[in-house]
Amino acid sequence: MASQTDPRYLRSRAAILDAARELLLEHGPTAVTHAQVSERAGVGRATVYRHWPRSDQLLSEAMTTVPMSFFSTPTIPVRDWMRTELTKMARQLEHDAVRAVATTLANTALWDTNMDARRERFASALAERLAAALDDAEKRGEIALRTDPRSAAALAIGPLHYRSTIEHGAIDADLVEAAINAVGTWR
Amino acid sequence: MASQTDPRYLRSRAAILDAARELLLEHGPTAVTHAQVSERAGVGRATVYRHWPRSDQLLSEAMTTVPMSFFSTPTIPVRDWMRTELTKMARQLEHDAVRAVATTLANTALWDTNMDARRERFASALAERLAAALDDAEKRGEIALRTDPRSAAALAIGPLHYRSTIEHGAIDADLVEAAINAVGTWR
DNA sequence: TCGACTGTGAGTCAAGATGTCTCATAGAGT
DNA sequence: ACTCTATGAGACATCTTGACTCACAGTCGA
Repeated sequence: MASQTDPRYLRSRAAILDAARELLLEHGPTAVTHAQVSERAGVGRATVYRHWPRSDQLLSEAMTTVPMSFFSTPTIPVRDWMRTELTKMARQLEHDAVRAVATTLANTALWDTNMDARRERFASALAERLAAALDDAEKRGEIALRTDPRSAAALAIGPLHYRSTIEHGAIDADLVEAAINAVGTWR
Repeated sequence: MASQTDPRYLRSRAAILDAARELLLEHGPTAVTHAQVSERAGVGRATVYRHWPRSDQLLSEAMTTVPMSFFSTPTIPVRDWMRTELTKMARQLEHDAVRAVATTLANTALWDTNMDARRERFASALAERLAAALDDAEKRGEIALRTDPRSAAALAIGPLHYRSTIEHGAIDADLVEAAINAVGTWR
């Protein structure tokens, strides 16, 4: 229906997504309503309805505008790569916006199939990339894995996630190092 | 105002809390409204307002009716005690209600100071009990800790929490064993 | 520059949710 | 039997929600 290259359309869309992300960050997912978003975005309330008829879709899409670090393609030695990537993830988890997205995703996924699919994609991507890297490292004799490589994500990312979302504490280098050592014995 | 021993008062209170907990479990925290709770509990809408003027207080209190396992007093050897306690926690995390409470707590704590205080108490209790047990185990030479003992909770519970709330997967004995080994080197 | 097109803002409207209040009633304690 | 009080039903004003209309202005092709 809409020419999605129209500058007016794109302007409204961006303003709405920005406002929705800010509201999520500042007041939580329940604050992402058509009325509040339209007021903060400086657009008409009807415009928000035209772009996103349901507010949960808007929330879902606003969450994707927050940058979350996935794992990049592994380098050798894998241990150094893991340290780099987990440190990157630790820095991300220090941002309130990332914590807000992470906890909102985990929570809403329990009742919203759309969010659950997003959670599943995210979890699978992390688990697979880490498993592939560690599989390779084990073949090259760099590490003796302690478990199924598909458990490495839980063992390595779990501690950072817990420290950030449950303990609300800083992730120091020691914790990252311990998380690296948790997946197996490095040579 | 109210005689808090009046059977009518206690009956209403219990029915409301039960209904609120069920709604949280089945449809998430946003479903815990005065209207929906009163209907499910079979009490008048005004009665819910009388007991809990604000719905977030009701949600908060309903969450406490879900049993969540803390760590019991440690036994020796600490390694066996940890295995028992983490397995107990893993079984708890398989229940939808526990997952719902855990993720709702982490999420709402970011914007609700009342929930944040509850999160802090929970996290501190777990971290302190585990740290005390491991401190003792290290003094007795049962383990060489890999990090500050206050990081043990993140290293041991983090993987279970991540597996349950992010990966939505089962926590098998291997993962529990790996989590135990993550905190240090056992003798 | 002109004209057709279309996304937008402001506003209206009905339906539903929300919070407060009143009052008759029935359950509880004496 | 008598008093007290928590309750259910309902009334009520207010706010929210979702859908709709319409004049207007920004955009783009001619």
